[in-house]
Amino acid sequence: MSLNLDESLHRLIHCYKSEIKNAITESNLSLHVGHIRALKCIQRIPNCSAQIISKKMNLDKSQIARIIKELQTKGHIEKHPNPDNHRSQLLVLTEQGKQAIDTITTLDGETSLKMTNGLTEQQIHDFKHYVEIMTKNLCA
Amino acid sequence: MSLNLDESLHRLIHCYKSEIKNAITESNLSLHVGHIRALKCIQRIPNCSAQIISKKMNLDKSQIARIIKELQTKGHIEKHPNPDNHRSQLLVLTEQGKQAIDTITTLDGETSLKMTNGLTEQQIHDFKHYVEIMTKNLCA
DNA sequence: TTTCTCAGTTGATAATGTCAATTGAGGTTT
DNA sequence: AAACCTCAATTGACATTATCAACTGAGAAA
Repeated sequence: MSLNLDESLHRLIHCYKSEIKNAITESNLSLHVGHIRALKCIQRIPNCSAQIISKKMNLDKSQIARIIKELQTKGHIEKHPNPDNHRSQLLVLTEQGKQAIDTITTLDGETSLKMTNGLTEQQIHDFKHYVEIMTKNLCA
Repeated sequence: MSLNLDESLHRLIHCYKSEIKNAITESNLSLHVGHIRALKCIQRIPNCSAQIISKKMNLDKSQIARIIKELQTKGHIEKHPNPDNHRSQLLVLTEQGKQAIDTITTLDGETSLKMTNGLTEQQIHDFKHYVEIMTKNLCA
């Protein structure tokens, strides 16, 4: 039986958040976990928009709107008009944003490495696969 | 590489929380995810105290104190003196609390079942094992 | 022109997480 | 006994994250 599976997950996420948060603050990047997640999304997805982030992160669009506004204020991203959709805005990283992402990627890599210590590539791969299956099962 | 592993986890937890939350509200139990986690802790651990929950859930003791107060106000638990430690309080489920836990266990089981659909017992077991390794790696 | 559409925005509020200071009953020291 | 110490629990203040509903407004459709 999958006893306490959920509780284990809660704890893992909690630890991961703390870890990332500490790493970020130590690098003098005044960003939250939410900002980080959004930035990574923007970096990863070409022609990214608020709506896309919202779907990718399973978060309410209002929260995304606020995160984006903050990232824009901080000078990490810019909003460009989308030629294909007048209502949508393309989110683009500024130079500063790219630098931030670089720092984040490094920190994130260290954290991931620390987190997955003792697991083989295959096990990590499987793990990720299981996570995806479970997510699909819930948010179909 | 463990790319986006963290993002997948965030999404999974988010979906899981929504699922449980919906299930709980539909059962007219006005409890939050935090309440649920604490109740399950109290049920699972004999002679449970606030401090123990705090450690098990990796949450700040202040948050636990508030959750416990709410559970007590709602009549789900009682605080009994701990004969072994005058400062600590044993948390005990009331009859009402036991009923709530029963309901929760059912809902939780359904959610877990839905979530792990398509995975074998072995895979679920492995998954949980990986989660534990990663948690230990981070919160050593 | 008027109406409609819909990505994004804003407001209000709830839930969760964090840090620091305080409480207070019982043990320890002098 | 009085002053001091310990430490689980509590409280206060605040930051972060999440949710829901109402609103905007520029262009498409009628």
